[in-house]
Amino acid sequence: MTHRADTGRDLGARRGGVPEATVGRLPLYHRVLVDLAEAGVATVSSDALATTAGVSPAKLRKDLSFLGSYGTRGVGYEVSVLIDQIGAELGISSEWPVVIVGVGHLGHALANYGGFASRGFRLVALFDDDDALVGTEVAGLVVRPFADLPVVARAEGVLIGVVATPGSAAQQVADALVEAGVNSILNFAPVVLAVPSPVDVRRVDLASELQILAFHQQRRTDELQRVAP
Amino acid sequence: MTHRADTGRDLGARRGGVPEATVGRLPLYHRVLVDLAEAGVATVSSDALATTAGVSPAKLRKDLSFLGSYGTRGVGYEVSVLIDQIGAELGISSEWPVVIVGVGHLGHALANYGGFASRGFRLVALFDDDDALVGTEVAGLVVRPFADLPVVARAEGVLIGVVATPGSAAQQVADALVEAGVNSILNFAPVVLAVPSPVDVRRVDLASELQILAFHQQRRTDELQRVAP
DNA sequence: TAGATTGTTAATCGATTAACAATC
DNA sequence: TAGATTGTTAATCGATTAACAATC
Repeated sequence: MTHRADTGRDLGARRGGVPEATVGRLPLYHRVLVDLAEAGVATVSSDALATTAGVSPAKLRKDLSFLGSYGTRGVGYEVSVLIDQIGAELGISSEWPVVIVGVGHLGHALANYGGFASRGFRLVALFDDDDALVGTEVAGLVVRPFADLPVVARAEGVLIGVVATPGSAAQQVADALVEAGVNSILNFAPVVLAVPSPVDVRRVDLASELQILAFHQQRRTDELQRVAP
Repeated sequence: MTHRADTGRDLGARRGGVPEATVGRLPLYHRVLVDLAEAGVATVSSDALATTAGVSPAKLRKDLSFLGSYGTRGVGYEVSVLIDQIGAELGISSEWPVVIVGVGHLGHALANYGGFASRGFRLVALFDDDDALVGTEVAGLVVRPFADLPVVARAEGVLIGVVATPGSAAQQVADALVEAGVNSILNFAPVVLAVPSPVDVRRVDLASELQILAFHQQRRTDELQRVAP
């Protein structure tokens, strides 16, 4: 799958070499570190940071080691340094233009999410085909008809799109996003999107999350019943 | 693997034996299968099902094998049988009472999510401390003051709660949920919750999802630049 | 029987963990 | 120096994949 070329591209291989599981946790570390910085904490040990983030200290140190050696033995990590390094790895310095399609309650909630700018994103447009919504202002942006998507996406160079429509509309929205050059899709609609090969979709589904929680809850309840019936 | 074993111990062990990665994908399979059933499909091969769900056929068959042998060699799986078996594994037959705390746009969107009943959940109460919201009806439920949580949670036996408040309120909401006997928390607030040891928290964070997408997008863009500059 | 597809095995790959030497 | 904590190693554990015998 991933090619580990031991030829020439060592830096690329090193960066590309950050494991997927680690990538998935970097935003979490970043968030916790920013909170610490805002609380006035300047230095933190792997133990303290790990506890706050809810991971083991060994895992945290391993994860951070893929970015380089930014700690001081016997002391810990400088919070601001870690924030910068993780931010750099995640590309927070750049500013990704993002569009949201679907301005129901969910789209509204996402648009009003405050953290876009500080995390490397710029919300450039909201689309919906409901006449009652088009033209209204949400989160400082005027809602546009969905038909405007291609022009806006091309003009702004949008590569990341969020689908917040009902499930029934999601696939055709995804098709249009792909057609408009969007390569990464965050899908909140409860359907599995079919997209061509280079396009990356992440799915966030309330029901799935609840079902996973319920599965574990069931296990724990069973466990208790068996131990103390 | 063997069928449902004979001793209570063994049943527990068998259930406990479904790997975490598989548990995470069962809701996805369930969703796809229900869609197939609604489209009138009666039988499906691992190849077809895997393609629709976006996983490899080998992985799908391995996942299903942890539940038992419910396919027919040379033929495939009966859609209805798989739906039942996965549903049973996920505990969809039972009906988990769920509460949502925070009835802003996000809470609104979650409350109006239609799939609760069909997936083994029953939304029993919505809480918010905004005077403009308390007493109003959302998704067929009257929004209650947050102070009512303990009584309602205990009365209904609520073990699963959803946090859809701003980050600033999330920790104290979580504390109250735990205090009220809630053991599983789905957290949409952009903070890392601290909870005592038996409590399970799943965090859904827009920024994290976008950052992971952006990381991969960056990689692919770099890749293209290197190949065709 | 011939073709198709499952269920399972064994190999590989990737992630986690514990432990500790390096070093502040 | 003594105590603390990182960065890294090696062992373990879990997940994925390819392949194919079993069998419909």
